[in-house]
Amino acid sequence: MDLEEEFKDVNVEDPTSMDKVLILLENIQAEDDEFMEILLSKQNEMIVTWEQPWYQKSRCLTRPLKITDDSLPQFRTDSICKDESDEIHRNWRKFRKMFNVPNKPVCIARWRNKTKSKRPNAPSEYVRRFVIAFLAQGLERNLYQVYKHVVVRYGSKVKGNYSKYEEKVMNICLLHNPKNSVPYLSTMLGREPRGIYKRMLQLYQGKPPKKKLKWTLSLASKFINLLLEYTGEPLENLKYRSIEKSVWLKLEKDMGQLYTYLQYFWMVTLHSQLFVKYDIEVQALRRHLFKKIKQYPYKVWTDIRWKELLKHVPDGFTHHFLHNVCRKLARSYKGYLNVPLEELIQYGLNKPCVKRRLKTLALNEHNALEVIRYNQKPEYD
DNA sequence: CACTATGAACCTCTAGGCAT
DNA sequence: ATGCCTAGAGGTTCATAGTG
Repeated sequence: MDLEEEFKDVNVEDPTSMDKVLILLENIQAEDDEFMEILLSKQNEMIVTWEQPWYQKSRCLTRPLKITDDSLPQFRTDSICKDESDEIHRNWRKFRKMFNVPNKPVCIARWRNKTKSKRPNAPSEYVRRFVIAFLAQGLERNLYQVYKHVVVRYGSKVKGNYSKYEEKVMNICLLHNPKNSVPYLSTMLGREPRGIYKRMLQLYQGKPPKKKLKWTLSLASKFINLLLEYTGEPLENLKYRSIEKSVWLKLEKDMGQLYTYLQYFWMVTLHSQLFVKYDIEVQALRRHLFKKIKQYPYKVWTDIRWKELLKHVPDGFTHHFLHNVCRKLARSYKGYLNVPLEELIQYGLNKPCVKRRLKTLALNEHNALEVIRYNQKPEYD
């Protein structure tokens, strides 16, 4: 179904525009229902015949697993890496061949139990859980984690900026305001509900005007002084401290800039400039990080756990800074997210770079930021 | 009523992609 | 090719429904 074509001549204000949305939605739901019927017809064959770790025996698919006994074997808790995602996909192939079902994992991803019995052993819940348990085979993950991954991998394939047709459909929903519009839009557009929610809010409330910020010492001084005022903390206490959203909202107002952008500036740039008290050569730091990354079992870029790497650098850095400084270099390599990490690291280590120092800052007696040079160099192991 | 399940919404960190 | 901003992805919390 081509959304762009479907909605080309539709006018948002037209009273029938919502009908068009609902028809599309019904078509999708019919497809999902049909798929579910096929699964239900095979319920009798769906018996767990393989060894399951305790954390895959849970009866709850859509809630995080509560850990009641620490002595039991652990499951992984970091994000699902590429190898695991591939494993899930292999399991899906095995499943659809074994049970002879259409190759439509998206139907599993989209299925929500809105109207049927929520009893865990009600037929539709039973088969849904069985499919996910099947996909979880061989992984050190619980069913909730695998379910979430399936929802994202197969259910929301569309990424990137919203097209005007997508926005048109969102505006139609805003105008007619049907119940559960966000999840329905997510189904129709093949996007994450969280993204839709955010975008709808912006369409409704409007974005704060985007003005170009040129970060200067005086602007950063203004920012840091406001941050000190609103948190009521001395500067040293702000190191690695999580800052309440209410504070960010006040800053957004005073700085006239979206708070998420201010957060970005704080976490990626200013924090490290304020709290790292060494003479840092950026290129040396990057080389050190690449060598450390090599020692981890990461296979691709997205497997890297940046917080983990904080252990190997001087105090004061944020993992956002480390991620940013490494990505700057890595992204110029074609397909950097998916190529074998070894290859990417080799590229990173060999690529010549301009020598730059981390600009370090301190607050002077007039509460203004000034550049300060530290003499001590870090010792990388 | 308590318990356990649900979908929806909210918070935090990483990646996509436009502008330069 | 790089800087900048924001969309996407993962974790967590909220409000509510079915069951015994």
